Amino acid sequence: MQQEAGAPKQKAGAQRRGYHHGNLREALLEAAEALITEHGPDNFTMADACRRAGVSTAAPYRHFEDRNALMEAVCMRAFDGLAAATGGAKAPFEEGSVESILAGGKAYLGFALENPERFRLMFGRNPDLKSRPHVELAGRACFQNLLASVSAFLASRGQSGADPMPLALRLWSLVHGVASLAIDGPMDIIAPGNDPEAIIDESGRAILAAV
Amino acid sequence: MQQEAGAPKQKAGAQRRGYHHGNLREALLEAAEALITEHGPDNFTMADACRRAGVSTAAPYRHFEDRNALMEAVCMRAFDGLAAATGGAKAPFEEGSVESILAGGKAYLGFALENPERFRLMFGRNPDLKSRPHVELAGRACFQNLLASVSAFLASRGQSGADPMPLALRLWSLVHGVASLAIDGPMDIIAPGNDPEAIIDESGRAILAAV
DNA sequence: TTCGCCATGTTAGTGTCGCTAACTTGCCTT
DNA sequence: AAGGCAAGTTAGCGACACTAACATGGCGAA
Repeated sequence: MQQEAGAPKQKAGAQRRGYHHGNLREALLEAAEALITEHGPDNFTMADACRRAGVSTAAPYRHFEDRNALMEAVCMRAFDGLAAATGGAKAPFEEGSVESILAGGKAYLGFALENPERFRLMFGRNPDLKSRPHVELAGRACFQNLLASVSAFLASRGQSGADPMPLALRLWSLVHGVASLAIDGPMDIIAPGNDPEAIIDESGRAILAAV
Repeated sequence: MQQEAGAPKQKAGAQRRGYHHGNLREALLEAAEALITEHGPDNFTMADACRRAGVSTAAPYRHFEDRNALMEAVCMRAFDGLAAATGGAKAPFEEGSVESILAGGKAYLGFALENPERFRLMFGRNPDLKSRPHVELAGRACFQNLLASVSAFLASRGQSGADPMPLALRLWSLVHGVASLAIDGPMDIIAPGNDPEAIIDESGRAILAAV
C-alpha cells in the first residue's frame, strides 16, 4: 500500500548524505507519529514534520500528495497496532470465551489510553480520511476480529447460525465509549480515580449474559 | 447618513446600520454555530464567521479574546441543549425507572445524531477548551442529571445509600459509545442499516438488570 | 446643545501554514 | 562518461489567527 513513485534508492537505515535525504518517506512518518503523539492530530503541521526531518517544507510533497495522505499512512499504521493489540490479548484464552472477548475489549481500551492521539486520529471525524478506501478497509479488518469472537461465543451458546453483528455492535459501543470518555477527559473530570477496565468487565459480562 | 427612527444602540435583532454593527457578539455566535454545523469545529475559521456577519476580520476580537473563547461560548450553549434534551426526555417517566433512564440515553443519542458537529465540539479533545472552568462546569451539570436518575433507580431497588457513580459511568459509557460510533461513521460503514437506539435499549437493560 | 469619551468598528501588517512552480543536485542506468 | 529523472531546493501565493493604530459615532455630562 505504498509506492508513490518508481525508482529504488537507498532503502533502509539511510542517513542524510548530502543533497538528498535518502529515506525521507519513513522519516516523515516517524516525525508525524511523534508529533501527533505529542500535540494531537489537529495541531500537527507539515512544517513541524519537515523541521524534525531536517528538510525544506516542500520536500514532503514528493512522497505524499498532501497533509491528509500523510495522515492516512499514520492512521493505517495505527489500525495495524490496534489489531495487533486486541488480537494478541485474546490469544491466551479460548476463542469465543467470555474472557477472551473481555480481554480484547480491555486491550482496545489499553491502546486508546497508551495512544490517545492515535486513537483520535483513527476515530475522529475527518471526512476526507474516512472516505479513503485504505483506511476504511483497515477499520473493517479490525472489526472482523471482534465479529469472529462473537460468532464463536454464540456458537458456544448453541446459536451457531445467529448473526453476530448485533451483539458485536453492543460490545464495541461499550468499549469504544469507555475508551472515548477515558481519553477525552470527561471521565477523569467527573469521576477521578475510577477504573475504566472495571466498567468494561462488569458491563461486558452483563451484555454477554443477556444473550 | 441613513437611519430611520432613532433607535439607539439596538440590542436585539439588530441589523447593520452604519459603522457599528450593533449586535456583533450574538451575530458571531450564530454564525459560528451555523458554520460549525456545516463544516465541523475543526474547519471553522474566524474569517468565515466575519464574512457571514459582514464585518472585518479584526472585529471579533472586541468580543472574544480569541478563537477558542468563541468556541467556548458555542460549546456551553451546546451543553445547555444537551441537558435540555435529556432532561425533557426523562420527564414523562417516573424518576429512577428503567424507562426514564433509557429515554435519557436515547435523547443523548438523538442530540448527537442531530448535532454531530456540536457533539464533537463538546467531547472532542481540545485541551484548551476542556480546561476552561465554564465548560467543565457545564459538562458536570449535564452529568448530574444522570447521577440523580441512577440514585433514584438504586433506591427503588432497595439500595438507597449506594454510590450511584459506578452504575452511572457504565450507562454513560454505553450511550456515549453508541453516539460516538454513530456520528463518527464507523457504525454506518461496518453495519449499515443498524439501529443505534436498539443497542442502547438492549445493552442498557442488561446493565441495569445486573445490579 | 455641544463636546468629548470610549466602545466598537476599520485598515494594515506580521508570522505561520498548506501547497505549487521552477530550479538544482546527484544516483543509477546505459 | 553521459544524462535522465527522482528527490531535493528556494521563492512565492493565498488563507488564517491575531495585533496595532486609526476612525466612527452613540451617549452622558457640562
